[in-house]
Amino acid sequence: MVGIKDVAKRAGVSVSTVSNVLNNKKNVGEKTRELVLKICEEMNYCPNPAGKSLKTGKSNTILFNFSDFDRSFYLKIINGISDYLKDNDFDLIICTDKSCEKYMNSTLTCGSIILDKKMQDETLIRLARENYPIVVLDRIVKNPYIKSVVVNNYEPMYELIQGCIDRGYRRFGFVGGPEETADNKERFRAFKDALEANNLEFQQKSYFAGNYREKSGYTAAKILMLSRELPDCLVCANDNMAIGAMKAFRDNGIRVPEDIAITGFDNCDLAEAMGLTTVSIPNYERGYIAARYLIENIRGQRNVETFKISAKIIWRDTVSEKDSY
Amino acid sequence: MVGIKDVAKRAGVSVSTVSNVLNNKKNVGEKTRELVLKICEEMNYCPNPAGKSLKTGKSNTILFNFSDFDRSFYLKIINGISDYLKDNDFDLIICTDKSCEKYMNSTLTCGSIILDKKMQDETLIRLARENYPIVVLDRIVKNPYIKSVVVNNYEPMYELIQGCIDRGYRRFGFVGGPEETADNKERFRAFKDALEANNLEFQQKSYFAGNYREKSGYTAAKILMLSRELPDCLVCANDNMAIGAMKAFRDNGIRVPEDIAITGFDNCDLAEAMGLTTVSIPNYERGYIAARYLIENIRGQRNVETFKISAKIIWRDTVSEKDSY
DNA sequence: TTGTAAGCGTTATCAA
DNA sequence: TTGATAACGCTTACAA
Repeated sequence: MVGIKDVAKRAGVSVSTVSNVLNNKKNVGEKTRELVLKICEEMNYCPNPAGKSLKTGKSNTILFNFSDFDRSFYLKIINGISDYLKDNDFDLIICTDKSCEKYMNSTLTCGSIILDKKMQDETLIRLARENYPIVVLDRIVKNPYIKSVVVNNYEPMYELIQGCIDRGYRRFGFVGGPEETADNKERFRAFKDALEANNLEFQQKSYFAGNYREKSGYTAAKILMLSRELPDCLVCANDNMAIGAMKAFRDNGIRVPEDIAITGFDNCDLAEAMGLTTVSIPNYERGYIAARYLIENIRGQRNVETFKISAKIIWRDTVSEKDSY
Repeated sequence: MVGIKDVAKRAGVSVSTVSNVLNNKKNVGEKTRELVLKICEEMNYCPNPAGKSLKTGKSNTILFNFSDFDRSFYLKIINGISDYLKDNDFDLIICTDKSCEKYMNSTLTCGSIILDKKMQDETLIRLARENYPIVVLDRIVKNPYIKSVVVNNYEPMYELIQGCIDRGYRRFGFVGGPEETADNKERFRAFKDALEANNLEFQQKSYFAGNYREKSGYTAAKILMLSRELPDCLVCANDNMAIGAMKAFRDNGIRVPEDIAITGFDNCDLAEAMGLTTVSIPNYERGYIAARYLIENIRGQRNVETFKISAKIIWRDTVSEKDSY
């Protein structure tokens, strides 16, 4: 590995001159600058970020942390983050692990975007600081250095359920995600509120606890089929589980939506192909906006008010007019 | 940010003692060890990797580099990599950008896995070195420090085409991916060879250059529909483009497979839902194996022979018996 | 315009 | 069993 010393030696100048050239300081002669740049090019010199960040206490690298590989729309979020950062000359590193803490707690990165339920609020609050803002995508955290950018789950879920009721559905089942996640809580709350507002009863036995993965939706549907009577409409806290449920019903000769309607949440690629009624979340924009707020906070334009991204319902084939049968 | 000095001061010991404790050296008394550990815990001390890697010239962090956010199976590859590394006490950072070079060229990482056509062979050859092995997933590079783990495209593509011919298809079209990628070249070569072996002619006008994205498949199909006669069977170099083509045909009242058969490559989630005949690549395993070889090379067990992952054909509804119409 | 030297947070060497 | 100190690659006063 070639270091700044090697470049300096070959160019016949001091290391500080090389450093000055590379950092665009103006206290260096034109000829020297050109020479140094030429040598850097020749030797493929690439400054070691370890030395740099250690000395300056700064960096222009953002960390993104996630860990759920089953949620394919995460790539879209990353895409949005990546595009914004590229346009603003920040670098991105992604960490899928607890190990990200060491990058957050050092000067190697200057801010983080978090989408990982394994990352605890308490840890975030400890790590966020002046000059190290954090944006969280999967919960709301109140802290002077933490901004939350979250999906507005309540309104579209409420509206979705109201829409189902308007179409004639009365007996509802719910397949939930991990109970501790803010998204799942909010989606379930909207679901219950909508039923209540319509004087419809919801029994706890119609709640199935899943984990946002397809398999758990499949299992929930299997269990459901063992019970005496199927609900009219099975509301799932995300698309993966809704798709799992659809497959279970299909495998057992139960027709959707004739025998049971199904709704999801996310509008993943598969939802479109399978005709699933769901709620569409603009994920690319979600990443882009998160990155934008993070950079603004890094630049001192402090703003940690919670930002809500609006989602919209997409009616497809898995819900229809109940009366029509 | 709390550093080793702060811990040392609070514990009333020297920094070297703290370092010795944290690195499990045995030259430290039991009582001191416990005290230091307790203080580290209390202060949430987390060693700065910059300082560490600068001093030791080592690290146990692997870098993964990719950049195509449209290929959702990349998450599965990452999942495989992540799982293997976790089991072997290595950390993972992911980079989507040219900036990864600075992490590869420093001591912050100790090896890389590459899946990014923007990364040039020449760069890889420069960066790979003794103690810095690289595994490439999207091409074959011959170098003492670079191992290629690639999908065996040729055999399944050849077999797929032969299968289509056996089912009665004769006039083929091909939608290719980026021309410079090894995958695309190999898939097209197998396609042509299979036709030739059956004395079937392939005209260059039936080749459509895409970019592995859905939209380019859609466009290719639109162009195709302008021509006098449609092929029997449209072979696409990946699923995304095949799905794009299916949508274009569907939007224009052309039936699949009655009017035209379609094949893809990848077996992405959507392929199953849409009934696309395709070639399934075990992506989780691909990542897992890549990580395994990388770690083995890092541990000195040098092995840079190209590893081929076998893929298998999945016949679904988009191809059927041509005779049956 | 250029060079010297200190220091960022670590670990390794060596002396106590 | 401990601690003082040099060194890793870099930037930044400050001196020349």
